Amino acid sequence: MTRPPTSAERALGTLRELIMGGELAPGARLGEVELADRLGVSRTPVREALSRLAAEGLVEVVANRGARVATWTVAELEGVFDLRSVLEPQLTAHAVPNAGPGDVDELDALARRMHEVGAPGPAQDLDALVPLNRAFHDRLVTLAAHPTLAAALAAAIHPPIVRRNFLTYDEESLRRSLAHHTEIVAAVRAGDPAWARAVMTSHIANARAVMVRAARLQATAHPQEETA
Amino acid sequence: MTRPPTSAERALGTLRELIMGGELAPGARLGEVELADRLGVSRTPVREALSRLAAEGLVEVVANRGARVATWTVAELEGVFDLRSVLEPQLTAHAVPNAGPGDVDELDALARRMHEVGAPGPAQDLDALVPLNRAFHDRLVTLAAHPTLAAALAAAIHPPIVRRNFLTYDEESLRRSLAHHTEIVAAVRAGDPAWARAVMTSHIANARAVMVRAARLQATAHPQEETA
DNA sequence: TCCCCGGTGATTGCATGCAAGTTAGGGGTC
DNA sequence: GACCCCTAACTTGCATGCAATCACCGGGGA
Repeated sequence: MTRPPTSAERALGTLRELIMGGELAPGARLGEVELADRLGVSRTPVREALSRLAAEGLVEVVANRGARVATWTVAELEGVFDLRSVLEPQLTAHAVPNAGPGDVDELDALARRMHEVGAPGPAQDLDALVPLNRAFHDRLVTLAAHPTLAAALAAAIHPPIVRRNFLTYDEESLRRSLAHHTEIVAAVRAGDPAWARAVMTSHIANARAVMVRAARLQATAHPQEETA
Repeated sequence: MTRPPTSAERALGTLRELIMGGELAPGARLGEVELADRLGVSRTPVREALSRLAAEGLVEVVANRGARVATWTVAELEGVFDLRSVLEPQLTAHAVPNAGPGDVDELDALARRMHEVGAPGPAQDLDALVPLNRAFHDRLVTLAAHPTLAAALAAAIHPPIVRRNFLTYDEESLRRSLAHHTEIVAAVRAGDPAWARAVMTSHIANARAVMVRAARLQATAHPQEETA
């Protein structure tokens, strides 16, 4: 019997989705009464949700001045990728010995589908890549069976960065990214943790280059954007 | 002008210290009214503090059944050291190029004082090692100037593990640990990030072995301890 | 004797009310 | 005309009250 979620939990989840989904832009003000009305609850569970989101780093609270959706600088973005570049290769290496034939097949299927929808041409569908990519990485994290590392990684990715991502990939970087997935499958199939770790390191480095470039462009295009 | 801390912040800090300091043992029940009375505030800031501590992993809340101080298994303890063993060497490597001569001298002084109070004999004072060790590691983290990695590390160490630690070191491991500090200073002075990273990796591995052994002993000695 | 069930006390979850702090705007002064 | 101060509306922070849920415990039945 599943436990009915409390109002605070629903508020937490809803706010997380609103922020991660981009409906609440970075810097947007988060008034307690406004959110309470919007979610149909009182201010108490909203306060609790905001407090926890602040602990997660998704929102920033400035005592007596309310909460805003967290903003991030290019330096912070690079910091997040530094963290991913140590955690995710390690998790991948942990995953290798735990992957059975069925797991390898599933990863392989995901990688192939990503090639299908990601290949340039009329069938290209970049939006479909996002859930596939997430499924691929989540599968590896699950296989690693390492809750502590997984939690640290989840906390790192929280800053809503990976959200609208594949749109910013240039063609060469995208091709590289897809090839990385395929190569990771090969490394896992070969049972070689060091190989898998190395490919994942490259994978993150590639993503880092793409995201940092995009963030720099956006920073110069819209300096000091303040979404009220 | 320093901002006077809010009641919720004080509750958060006090509870953190009580838990990290061991005055609230793992598994201890945390009643809202009891804590509110103890801290001289109402239940609202206590709830907020508990919620944030839960997000940090220091306490566990079971819907409608209140909060308890988080407990950890040996496997989770090992997981935390896995995380430290990727994060802290990386941070140390980052710190090396940022360390000026003054920083090296301070690290050196800390390492020397740890040798003084840690050497076996009548002058040995293991309790004095804890703050010195903390100061040493904190100095390196600060020098790394990498908030994201530092935050991830802080979140990892939270489980109150490092608390009463040096008492569990056997003589050989303690000697190794002190030697590591000295060698890290040498590596930083030499400006060699790879060296510093390698020593820190050994340092964490040594600590991991000590803590895991101690935890295993304690687990067999007091299985299922429930401090009410 | 053991198991199941209903009552009771305590605890959590949430809503609301009040006070302190903050921000915005207008009037006064230089 | 520019600057400063002061007032007012709004927002946050906290306390308190009430309903829902849960753990504990004694009694009845198998």
